[in-house]
Amino acid sequence: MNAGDAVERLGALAQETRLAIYRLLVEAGPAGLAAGAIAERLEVPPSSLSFHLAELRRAGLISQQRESRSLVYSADFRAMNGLLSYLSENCCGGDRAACAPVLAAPSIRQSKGGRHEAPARTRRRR
Amino acid sequence: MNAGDAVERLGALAQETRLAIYRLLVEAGPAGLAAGAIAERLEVPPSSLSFHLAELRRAGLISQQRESRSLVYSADFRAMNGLLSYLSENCCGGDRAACAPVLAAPSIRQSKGGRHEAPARTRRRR
DNA sequence: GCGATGATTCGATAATTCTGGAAATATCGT
DNA sequence: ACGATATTTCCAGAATTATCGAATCATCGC
Repeated sequence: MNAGDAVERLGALAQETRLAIYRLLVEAGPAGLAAGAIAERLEVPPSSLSFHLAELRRAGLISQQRESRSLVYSADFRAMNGLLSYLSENCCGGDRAACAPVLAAPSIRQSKGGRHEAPARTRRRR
Repeated sequence: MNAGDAVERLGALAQETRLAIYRLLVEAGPAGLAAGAIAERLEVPPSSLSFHLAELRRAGLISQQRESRSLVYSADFRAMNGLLSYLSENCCGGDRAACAPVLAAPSIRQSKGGRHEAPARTRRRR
């Protein structure tokens, strides 16, 4: 992974609606979720949702697959892991001892957490 | 960690110069790096560098500490780990079996990788 | 082929973010 | 207190990004 790709992926996730979409897809797992299902859960207008899905796709974070009339989206876990690795690459100059506290906290963790919230809708910034 | 914080952190990293700064600080480890040292390595004009450092700090990804005339910055590994956890939270609905391929790739990895490149300077977008 | 359903593209508008020079601030050594 | 060094703040211009209605495209069932 190079810096450019990483920036693109981070940028794709750095938006409330898109992060919610992505997390929904991470939760859904390999089976994925149809655009309609996402729209319903997140209450995002179709054109906006489409815009954000395209953005996530452009970044390579999710993939699309037609299923009859529906377009089913699913998280690309490879891409995410690549990003996570990139972020911690060469951590502490490779000095494992200095890095102890960092490595202590596992990055992939199953949470028992609650439902997803829809991102605050039609909220204007600032 | 909540969605808002995650978006802020991701947004802070979703910029070429800032990502380069952050990676430099990750590599530097707890000792950190002075603003001047960062500027020199990345060849970013002082005012721009300051802007980006402030952004990373606002997001809680790095911390600042005065050391005589220098301001020394260092990565906050707690914040990063929190973010990583958030991103993979409730992965595959908590079904470990479905998640096998995801968990297979460790997220924190020591790379033997080469030097950091400075972000393409004064490059205008599009 | 038609109407209905599911979703994307287009386009205009509005808001945010990045950039870097010049001026201001902080600290040090003398 | 002064000059030098290290960095930040202020500012305005330039570029990017988000929003969502209306129009369009794709697929299905009949």
